[in-house]
Amino acid sequence: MSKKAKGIISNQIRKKRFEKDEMTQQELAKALGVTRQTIAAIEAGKYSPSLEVAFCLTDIFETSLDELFQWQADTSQTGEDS
Amino acid sequence: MSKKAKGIISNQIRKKRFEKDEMTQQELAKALGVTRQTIAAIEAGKYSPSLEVAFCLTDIFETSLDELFQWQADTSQTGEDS
DNA sequence: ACCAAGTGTTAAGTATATTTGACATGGTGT
DNA sequence: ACACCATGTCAAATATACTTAACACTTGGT
Repeated sequence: MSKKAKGIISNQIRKKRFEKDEMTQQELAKALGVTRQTIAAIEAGKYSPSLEVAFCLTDIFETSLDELFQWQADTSQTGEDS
Repeated sequence: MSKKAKGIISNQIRKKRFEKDEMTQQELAKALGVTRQTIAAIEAGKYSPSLEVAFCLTDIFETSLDELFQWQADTSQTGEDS
């Protein structure tokens, strides 16, 4: 119950992938040095990537971390505080 | 040999911590919801944080990911390519 | 000399990210 | 109908981030 829940991270990867030459998950995965499943999972929001992978993505899409990832800070203070 | 080595990530956490009211590792850790050892390890460059922790940091220091973390892309193509 | 606070560091455990291998689905071309 | 490609998804294994608990060192205060 009420895990850590700091916030929600979303990303523009799928979007960027289409903008960038209709790139396929497979191709992106190869360019990144990860597997296709990893891309799929990240796009699906199952988990968010490591900083390393995140940075590689900015390299490929020629963008910035702050443009590629969005952070929705958590406001629901369910648990205990200070 | 020649692991994955995409690049090197450095950060301004320690710097920001002093700028921000001489904040201690302990305090930062608490504000972040992680342990003191985690802060120490990240500052020492033993590993880089998850995107979640990274975003929390930008929240606390009122800065951006791109200002807090630096990415030195790897140029030494030791292994095989395409 | 002592104590407390801040930091470095290490070992063993849990949690999460990522891999490998597999199977299912929808689309497109033959 | 069949093959091919892109994607969704799942289970089991490995890698990395993070925790808990402990000990060492330095600095400042008494």
